[in-house]
Amino acid sequence: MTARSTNTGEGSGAHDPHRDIPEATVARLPVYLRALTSLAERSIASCSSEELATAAGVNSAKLRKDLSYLGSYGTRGVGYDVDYLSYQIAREIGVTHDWPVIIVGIGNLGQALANFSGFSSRGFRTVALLDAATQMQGQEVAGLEVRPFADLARIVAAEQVSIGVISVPATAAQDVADAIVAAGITSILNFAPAVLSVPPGVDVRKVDLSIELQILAYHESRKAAESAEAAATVDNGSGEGITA
Amino acid sequence: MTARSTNTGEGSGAHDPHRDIPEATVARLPVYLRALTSLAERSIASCSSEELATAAGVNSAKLRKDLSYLGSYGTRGVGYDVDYLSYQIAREIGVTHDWPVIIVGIGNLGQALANFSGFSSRGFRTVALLDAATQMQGQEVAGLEVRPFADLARIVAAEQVSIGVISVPATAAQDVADAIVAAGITSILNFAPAVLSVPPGVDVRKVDLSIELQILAYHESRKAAESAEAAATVDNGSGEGITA
DNA sequence: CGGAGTTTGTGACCGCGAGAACAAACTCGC
DNA sequence: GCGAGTTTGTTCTCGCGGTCACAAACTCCG
Repeated sequence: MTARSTNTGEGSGAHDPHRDIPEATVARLPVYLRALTSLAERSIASCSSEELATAAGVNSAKLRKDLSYLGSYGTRGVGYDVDYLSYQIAREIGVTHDWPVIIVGIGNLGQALANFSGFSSRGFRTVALLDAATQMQGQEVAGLEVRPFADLARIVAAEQVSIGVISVPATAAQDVADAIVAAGITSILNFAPAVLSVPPGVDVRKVDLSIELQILAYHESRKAAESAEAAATVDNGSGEGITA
Repeated sequence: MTARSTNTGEGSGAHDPHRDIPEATVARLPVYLRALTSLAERSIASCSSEELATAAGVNSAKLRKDLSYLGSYGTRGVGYDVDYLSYQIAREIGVTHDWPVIIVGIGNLGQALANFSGFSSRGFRTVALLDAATQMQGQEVAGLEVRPFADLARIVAAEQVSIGVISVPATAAQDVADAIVAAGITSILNFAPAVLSVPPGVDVRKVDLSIELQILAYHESRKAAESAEAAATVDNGSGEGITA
């Protein structure tokens, strides 16, 4: 908004320093970052867009276009410097510093999330586990003590938490969402199979395991129907004399 | 293919019996199904597209368009019959019968998935848990004994399993994928942060927890930058908005 | 120093999907 | 039976996103 023409200060070679990155591109940047990390671990210092694209499982043209939104961080005729590009992507995403995260709902899934190493290794630090059930409180999970839900506001304020993970049953999800938004959370990762309504300015991303399976089931059904139909078509020639 | 005009037998009013449903619609059908189930539990027998749309968290026009791909299952001036529509969607997705599922990798996440009630309640039946680690084998998780990886082919064949869940570390994911595809699995839900390459005809859906968090982090960064900018514009002279 | 080869960055095009608006069809009341 | 009101199903339009293709720019080698 509000076309500020005063972009003189920023010395980087970016287009207009981080403005207007398409949502689809944002969703792929972490994939690129992971692919780059994997290359770096194999001591590969530089790579072409083609190599990086196959490592990330996307089209090379798409990758180049995505990266061009961040700026011109490649060298024509050469490729991309792995470390430099990694840093630029990390900076754009905002994972150069750690993000404190709270997890609400320490059931099976919540415990698995708390123990999940992929969170902490990617710039996310779980600062608190909360659960309403008194028998969970005080127990230690993944090196953290489970706290009562009443501590929510204090923890969020003290640790400057802006990201919360909801892994409670669907019936409690909306109440939890309301509470953590009131406490100051502005981004929610929701594992509960429920539609959350939140005030504007709060982002919600939903991960729904059973929906993913149902989508797979749909495609499986079609595969089965298709192969059955193909079989019928083949049979049709040998068994039946007349085609409609 | 092969325009079979003999759709006389089927009494339903579907367009052309299940052909060409857009992928975006397929991804929303499970959401509608869940919303309908929720309505049914509250003994609501019929609903308008507007009501169902808000329950599912989508636009009502989009919902009507989505449902129109399945056929004309509503009544103009009245709305949709909850039970009837539920059945039609379930039939389209293919969850009128149960799907056997195997879970490979019984770590923290795998155990949480095995215990997840949302799977079994939505037409999915976990028939086997597999793990390569010998110390896991024989242990009981969610009422199922953890089996060695060598049993894979026999179980898949015996139970006619076509859907597999991968919850192993990233380094092992591709090997596991190759193995379960070889055993006959044609749909994979992958929780490992790795790009899987599978032969054509095999569907893969990926759920990546740390990517979801990184997407949230990106938006948080922008929010922070934006509010800092707004503060700078308003204050402009008073002082500092945020400490670096 | 110049040409050949290579790789990035971007412009053009196309198709899917979202949303608004409207016609078709059903119910209710008289 | 018929008009008014309501709700579905569909058409139209617009914008985002994916892909192709090519110009710009860099390196290497003679």
